Amino acid sequence: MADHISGKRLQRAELARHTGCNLETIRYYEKTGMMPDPPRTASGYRVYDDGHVSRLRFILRARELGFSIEQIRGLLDLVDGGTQTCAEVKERTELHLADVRAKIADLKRIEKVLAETAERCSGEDVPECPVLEALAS
Amino acid sequence: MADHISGKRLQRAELARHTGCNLETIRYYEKTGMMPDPPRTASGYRVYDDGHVSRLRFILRARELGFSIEQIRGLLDLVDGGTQTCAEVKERTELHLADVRAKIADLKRIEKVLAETAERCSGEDVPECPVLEALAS
DNA sequence: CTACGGTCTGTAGCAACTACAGACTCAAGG
DNA sequence: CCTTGAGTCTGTAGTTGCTACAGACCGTAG
Repeated sequence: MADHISGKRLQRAELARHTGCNLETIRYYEKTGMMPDPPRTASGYRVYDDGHVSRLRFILRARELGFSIEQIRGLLDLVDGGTQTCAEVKERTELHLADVRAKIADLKRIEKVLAETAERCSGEDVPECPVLEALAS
Repeated sequence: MADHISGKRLQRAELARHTGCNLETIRYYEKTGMMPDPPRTASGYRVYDDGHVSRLRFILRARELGFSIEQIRGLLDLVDGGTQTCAEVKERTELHLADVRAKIADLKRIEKVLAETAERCSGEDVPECPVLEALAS
């Protein structure tokens, strides 16, 4: 009955399945302090609950959005402290957004050079190649 | 006089300065076989020449264009074998171009989510925040 | 009761560098 | 001739974000 109060208890592999996270990655997140150390059974098995599921999902979403571990740790600290304000979170998000935009700009520059150079290739069975020339120049 | 035949001899720090490459990175490229082991002086100092400068520049350009070490190694193998054809190089370039475009697409998706979510933030001194909600949802 | 899966720990590996520590060498100044 | 300071040598450890073992344990179904 007590089980019903705070929902289902999960083992590590179950948590992994629920979240799509790799098994070992969970342990890694615990080691690095992003996930709390879960309670254990008498024999040492980790026991997870809904809280862990939520937190892991939070982390995975943030990773999907390209936040670094350090950045996520920062967000989690805010949340854990209960002291976060929308302004703070927005600021961090916009900083990260600027990073992402810079990366996009970089990649676009790269794309342009690659596309233009490949375009000039004859694509024939000859050793001369504009790509190699561009790299060697 | 003999020096004039094959140009200036450089020490490691000079090669680094000439190419803008980090000092230690040169050693790393040698260890991984992308740069040839250079000849040494009697006391073991590396001695570089124009050939090393060119090759290192090639590697650095390729890295700037986002080719991985493995991909660069592949290009260098082609060149070293003297068996490369424009067709082969073009094909590899286009494969890499596809990678780059996929990364751009990923980042744009991320950018969109971040921008839209941050846009909805009040930016005020309140704990409720659309970004956190998006991550927790 | 045994077999098979799950879990536990610590550790090593990946990319692509970067940064030491501790020993050596080399050229210039006194 | 000797010292001093800068350069070089080697091997190794750190970085980020995981992933993948090995070898020992645990838990349950047949």
